[in-house]
Amino acid sequence: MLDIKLIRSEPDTVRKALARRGYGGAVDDLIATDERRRKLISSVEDLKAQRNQASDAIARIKKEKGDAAALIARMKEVSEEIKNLDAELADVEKALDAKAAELPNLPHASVPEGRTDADNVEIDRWGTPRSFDFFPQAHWDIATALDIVDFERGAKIAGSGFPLFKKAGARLERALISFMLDLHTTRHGYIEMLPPFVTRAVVMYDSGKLPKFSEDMYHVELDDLWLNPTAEAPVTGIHVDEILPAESLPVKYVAYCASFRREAGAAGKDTRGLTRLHQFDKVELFQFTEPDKSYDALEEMLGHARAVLETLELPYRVLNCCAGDIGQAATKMYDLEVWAPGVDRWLEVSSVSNCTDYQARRGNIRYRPEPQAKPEFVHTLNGSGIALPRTFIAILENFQQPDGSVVIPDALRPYMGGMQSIAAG
RNA sequence: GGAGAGGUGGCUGAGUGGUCGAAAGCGGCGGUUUGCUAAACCGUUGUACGGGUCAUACCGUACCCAGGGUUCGAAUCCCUGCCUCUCCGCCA
Repeated sequence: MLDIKLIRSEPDTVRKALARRGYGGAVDDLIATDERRRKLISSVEDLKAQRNQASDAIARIKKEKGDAAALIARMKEVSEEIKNLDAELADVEKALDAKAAELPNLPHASVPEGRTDADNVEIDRWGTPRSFDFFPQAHWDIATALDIVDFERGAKIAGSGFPLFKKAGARLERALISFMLDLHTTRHGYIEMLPPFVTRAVVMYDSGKLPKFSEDMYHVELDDLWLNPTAEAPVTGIHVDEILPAESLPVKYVAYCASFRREAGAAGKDTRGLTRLHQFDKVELFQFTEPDKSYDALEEMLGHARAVLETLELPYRVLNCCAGDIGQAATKMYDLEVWAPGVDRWLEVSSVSNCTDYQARRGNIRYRPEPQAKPEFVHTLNGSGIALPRTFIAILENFQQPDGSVVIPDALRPYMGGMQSIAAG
């Protein structure tokens, strides 16, 4: 949520920034609605002041056993009018909220121009993609041959997009989760969280997932709960409506959570293998920071996500995402893409975003800069640290051997019971 | 799933239709006293929105879980929802 006061006082700045994301036109409409809202507030509050005065008068008259019938009759009409104006005001505010909720955050000056992910700018590369003296296989072939992922039976259980991990595959998935959590808690100073896998609608709204992405999430109608599309949603909710002690900032959480996505807009895309799933595992980084520290925290968090790939010895690149591609709540976003030689593609395994006060305003998450000072909104940041299935893919494809086996990266071996490679049989 | 209790300011806790934004206590802040600390005493102490101001001041409105309703007037009465707690049942 953007600050309506900012939109009102600096419409040109906001318009220009939003135009970079294709929302520039909405500003004037919003300002006009806000204008109407304030006029209505003014008139309805005048009437309420009248009513309050009259109420006192009536009480006094009755106390002195006087006759207040005439005044009561008059106030009946005033109350009727207040009711009508209140209803009108509620409509206008609803419209204003709906319009404001649609608006994304304002892109930072360092965000490149562009409309789609094709316009994202590569800013760094790490590692050298391995050269193969045999034809590298795609992960679905490797995994099927090793019998560590069963796509058909997963589909039998829950449909396509829900793979069944087996044996060393299941263990590898579990090992990756533990490895990442340990890395971030012991080396990067995060506190571990394991949130509910479902989140209430209000919290989804606070985190910016609703109303915009309702089609992309699974909804449990009977209980009005949403399956998390990312741990970002429940973790944002942890401190909703709280005032955090200034000395506690930055608050840094790392959370494992299964992530569920309907991928409604991606039908037919990446249908093979593990690249695009309806359910996947993810370890998520999250920070609540003071406003003036959030961009430093963004760089730091990017480093934390990179450390996962570097420790696993997986080549990757870093993209500075363009204005059209950054998340709804973000002002700036980096993507990490791991190299997958089997499918011959870069695969996105992490997005690291600074959401500044956008989520904090919706969720009313604040801190007190000084002991007696007014509470201010914190800044929130989130970053995948990192998404699992594509890391799983990268391990299979980068460490595959001519005999079909897969060497396990050193860092994971302790989590695999010392296993050095996954071989068939 | 069954039965019951309850949600009031930073906290504890009064308040069942008319100066109630809300008693009292605790905590916080300012002060008096004090060699210092403590104690005591006095004062003060919520948030949001709108108006107003260079900015304060100030004025108005709303907020006693949320949303509706009754009424001239609701923390207080009615309905719905959410949440918490206790007991029983079931269950990993």
